[in-house]
Amino acid sequence: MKTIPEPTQRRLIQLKQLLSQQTSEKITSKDLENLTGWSSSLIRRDISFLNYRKGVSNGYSVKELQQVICSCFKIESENTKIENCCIVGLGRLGTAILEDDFLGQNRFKIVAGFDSNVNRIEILKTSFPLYPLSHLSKVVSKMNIKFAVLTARDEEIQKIVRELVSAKISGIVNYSKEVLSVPSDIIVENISPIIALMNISASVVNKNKE
Amino acid sequence: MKTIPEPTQRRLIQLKQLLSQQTSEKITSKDLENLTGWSSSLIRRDISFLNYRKGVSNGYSVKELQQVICSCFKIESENTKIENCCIVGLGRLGTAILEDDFLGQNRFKIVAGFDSNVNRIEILKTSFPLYPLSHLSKVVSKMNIKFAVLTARDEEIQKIVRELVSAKISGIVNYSKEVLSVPSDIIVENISPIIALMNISASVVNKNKE
DNA sequence: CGGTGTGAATGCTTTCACAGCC
DNA sequence: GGCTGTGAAAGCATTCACACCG
Repeated sequence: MKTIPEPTQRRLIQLKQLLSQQTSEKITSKDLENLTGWSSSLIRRDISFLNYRKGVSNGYSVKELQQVICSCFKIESENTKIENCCIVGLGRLGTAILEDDFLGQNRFKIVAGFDSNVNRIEILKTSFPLYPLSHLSKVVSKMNIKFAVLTARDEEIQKIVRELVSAKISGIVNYSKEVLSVPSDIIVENISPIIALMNISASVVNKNKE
Repeated sequence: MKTIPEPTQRRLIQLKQLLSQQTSEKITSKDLENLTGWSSSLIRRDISFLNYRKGVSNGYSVKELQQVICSCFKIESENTKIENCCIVGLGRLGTAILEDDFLGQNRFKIVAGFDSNVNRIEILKTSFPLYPLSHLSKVVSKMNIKFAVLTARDEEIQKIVRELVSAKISGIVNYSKEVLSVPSDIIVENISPIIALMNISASVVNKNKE
């Protein structure tokens, strides 16, 4: 099986999301161009990595294409095994994310929570167990947790990351603006709103230069 | 002034963040390679876009490099003008972001909040005015708000985006998993945790293929 | 026709490798 | 000697353009 370039991967996942918002049954690469701003030939090239090859002369079936993307990346289908996740930091942000039941019908399931504040882990009502931060690496190893969502305060981040690394985590979703130092086989997605704003603002500045 | 490639821009902003975490006075491209995983020559090339050119044979001054990056992209300095931002959606996520005083000493300042729930905007105590969602496009235009942080529920997103577009917003930070359709001059950063998890997971799958 | 799928060409980005500098 | 800055080469990603298909 051929390995898919990262930009393509990211677009396909967006595409999957976009398809789930669609009402029509069929869709063409030109339609998708209008919805995304990516060129239709780029979209066709991206889709060609999936070996779907049923689009000829009709456009794609919205439902099928969605499924093909999901199965290619093993995301969001009932027959794929659940992936254990944890959330680290149960302050306002952490609990907000929990309650906005942010993992809908995904294969990602939160199975543990951690916080340095022992009070919090006693008071909070959750459908999964909560532990003090000191148990982090032990519990992550034992429960076979693969992904961590980091919503702790900046001061705690680096210590937490060291623990996660030693527990052989596969990926980290980082809400903080701290830059994480991890070995190259651990994947980090930085989604700090400040960094996002800086990127947007920099793009605006950069565009008005030329 | 030369326009900077987007990948370079993103790395430089991360670098700036990373530099702020450093304690030493000087730093070499090789040090930065160890901290980031990016090759030292890539880092040198990135920095060369800044026309800094004071690093020869000594490595870079941590402080100076940080400043040069900031001024290049006009981020986070006192002498740059404040950029007006708003937050749309004041549920648990929206208010969590507010309280975690998430815009530290940046030039991004939240000057208005919006929610469809009129109760909420009456109860919440904030340092800036709150409005019902129906006032969105009017207030955004009038207050010259350039950036929006979108923390509303999925069902409301598309309507909100249409309003923001008509009010000529410059950029949107999107916490929802919905894909936004906007004209190409509006910049969107998607920071949905679900999408982030999918990207990580897909990368893991993709790597184990080969 | 109105669409896809894909070699070949183009355009970007990254790495190599080394001159130049302290 | 150690490190930067940068032409030139290599490696990727995107677009072009057209054969092919229903």
